[in-house]
Amino acid sequence: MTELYADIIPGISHKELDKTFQYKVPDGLKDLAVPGAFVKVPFGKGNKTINGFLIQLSHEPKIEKEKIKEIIEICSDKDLPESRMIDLAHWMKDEYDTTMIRALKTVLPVQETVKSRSPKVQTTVGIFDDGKDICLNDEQKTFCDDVKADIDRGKTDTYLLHGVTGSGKTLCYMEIISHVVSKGMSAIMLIPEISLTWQTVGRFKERFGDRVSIINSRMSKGEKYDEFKKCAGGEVDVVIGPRSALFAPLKNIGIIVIDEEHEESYKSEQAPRYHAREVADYIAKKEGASLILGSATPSIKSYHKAKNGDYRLYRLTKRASQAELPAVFAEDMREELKAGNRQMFSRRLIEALRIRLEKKEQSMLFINKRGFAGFVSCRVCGHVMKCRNCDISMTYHRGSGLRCHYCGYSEPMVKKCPKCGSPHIAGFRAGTQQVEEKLKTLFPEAKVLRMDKDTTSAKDGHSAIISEFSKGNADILVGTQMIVKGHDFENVTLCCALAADMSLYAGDYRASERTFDLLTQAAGRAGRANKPGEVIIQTYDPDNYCIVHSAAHDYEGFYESEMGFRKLLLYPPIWNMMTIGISSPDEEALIKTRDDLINSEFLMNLRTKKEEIVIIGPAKESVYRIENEYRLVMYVKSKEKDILKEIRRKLSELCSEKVYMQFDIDYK
DNA sequence: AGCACGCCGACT
DNA sequence: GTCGGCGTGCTC
Repeated sequence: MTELYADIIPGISHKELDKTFQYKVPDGLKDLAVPGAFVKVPFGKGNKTINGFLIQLSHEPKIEKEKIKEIIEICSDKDLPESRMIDLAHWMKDEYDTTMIRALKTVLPVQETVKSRSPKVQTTVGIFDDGKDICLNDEQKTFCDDVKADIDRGKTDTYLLHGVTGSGKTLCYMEIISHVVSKGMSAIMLIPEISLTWQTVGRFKERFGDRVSIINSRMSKGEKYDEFKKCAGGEVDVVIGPRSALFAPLKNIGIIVIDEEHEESYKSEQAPRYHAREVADYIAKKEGASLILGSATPSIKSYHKAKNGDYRLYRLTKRASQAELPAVFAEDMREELKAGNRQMFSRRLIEALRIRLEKKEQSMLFINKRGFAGFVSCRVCGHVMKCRNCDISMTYHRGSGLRCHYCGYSEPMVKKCPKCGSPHIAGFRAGTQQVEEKLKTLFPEAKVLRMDKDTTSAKDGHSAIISEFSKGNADILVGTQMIVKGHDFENVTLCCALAADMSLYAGDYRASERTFDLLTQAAGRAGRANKPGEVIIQTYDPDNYCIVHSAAHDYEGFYESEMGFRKLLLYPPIWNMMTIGISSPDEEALIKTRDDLINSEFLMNLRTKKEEIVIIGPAKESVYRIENEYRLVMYVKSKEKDILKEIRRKLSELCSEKVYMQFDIDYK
């Protein structure tokens, strides 16, 4: 009988240790040794006990037998890591350039060391509703029937469901998931955290009872672990949650649904910086599952794929609740200024608000960014108050004075200009606070609620404000874009984007896409059922295609214009694009790295291949210094993603302890 | 990452 | 003479 050895990856996240170490499996543990198992092993000269992951078993020692130590313990939990999760981690490691251990930690449910777990909140389960027939309209039926027929034939595909707000996409998902479950398969449905509402949960609980598991990002690791354990144990058919729900260890997955597929929250902010859409695609292909992407404003990427024939496109054009699409007005703020109106509310908006107050209907006003243009400057010399750490203009807040949004540094409001001594120093008033104050002077009788990061930081601030407003305890809700995403209010008939342009000039190629989505969402908020809605878009650029098409409820038109821009500049989905962030607290070291980069033969060669590769930069970030870190940015665009991966590998060799690099590939 | 070994300064 | 600084190097 030959010895059994195991390849173990230590549970320590470091590049140097991102490889396997061979250990001997003691006879007593042989039954438990399976790929994906969680192990304890002695490590290093001190033989410190560390955790690790068992990746592979073998009978050949790779190094001298005497050096191989024994595994101390194998976590016997059979529900733990399966080999498909290790395969997934491996793919993610290559795709998103991270360590195997990081990828494993992302993909595997990690048991918490803490023993005491908060008692599970008992979710009330409704009784199965067998009286009511689920009624689908023609469009919904066509879509559901096609997907179901494919599943029955064992055919898998990716479907893009483009359905206007309120067209009943969720109903379709439920119908298809039911079908999948009835065939003995399981399903994963991803939804953005913000739209994980009580209603959605209730509908699924009602239909699938206890066999649905709801994951949310506020759950502790232990709670998530418990839910995942139920999945592995076959106690659950349907998992609903944010992007991490993709890693639920379900058996026999039949379908993965990504609702609101264009949402940015599907992209991880931490390494591995994966996109749920890409991971879902990989899992679906591996598992033989189908993938449904749903959205009212599909990402340009997905729509492009659908038009190319990579995805199958279905449309839901009818709103379920007879409601008409609201009238949208793009108000030219330059004209307002010409007419002598110097405030941030257009005349149409003031009149519309007045009517709503009279009719006791509700209104929503939003600014695309907190503290927009809240900077303080001297009216005499033009000096702008900037953060001493971050090189960006600080924002004036009542009570807390001047504050930096990047690092949080604050100082009291200045009385005199520090440069020329003039007392004529003031803030430009256009934050949510200023909107609220202005409303109070214009309509003293109106009850105004404000929702932004400041008012929601208190516990439950978010839901408290939402519930106040939905109960009708306020006339006007003012906030950042967070108010227009995912909330439905019966009595809202007016929704206004106060400064639609702000998000148009955010400085990245997706700015228009985001703005179009935001304005479409806003339009979806105004007017339900029998009350017609009105949407006002205040802009300094009313001819911009993004504004024009959103005012016309014309996604297709927007897509065509936007694709023109993407084609011209070779942005995704035309080419792949890699963003390289280079930063250092040591400016000199950073500049040296930049010069090395510019003069490197490798990059110079690449620059000549203009047909395949476009290199932009390296250049200073628009905000060069944040928290005393100096930052450069460089972009590489390429038709082939493998070329980008190769460049990533080459460039990361230029990293040092002083100079950091962060790579992010936007796959087309 | 974390811990050992290792080779030079100030201390009971 | 020893205690201890953290520089370098390895971990099956």
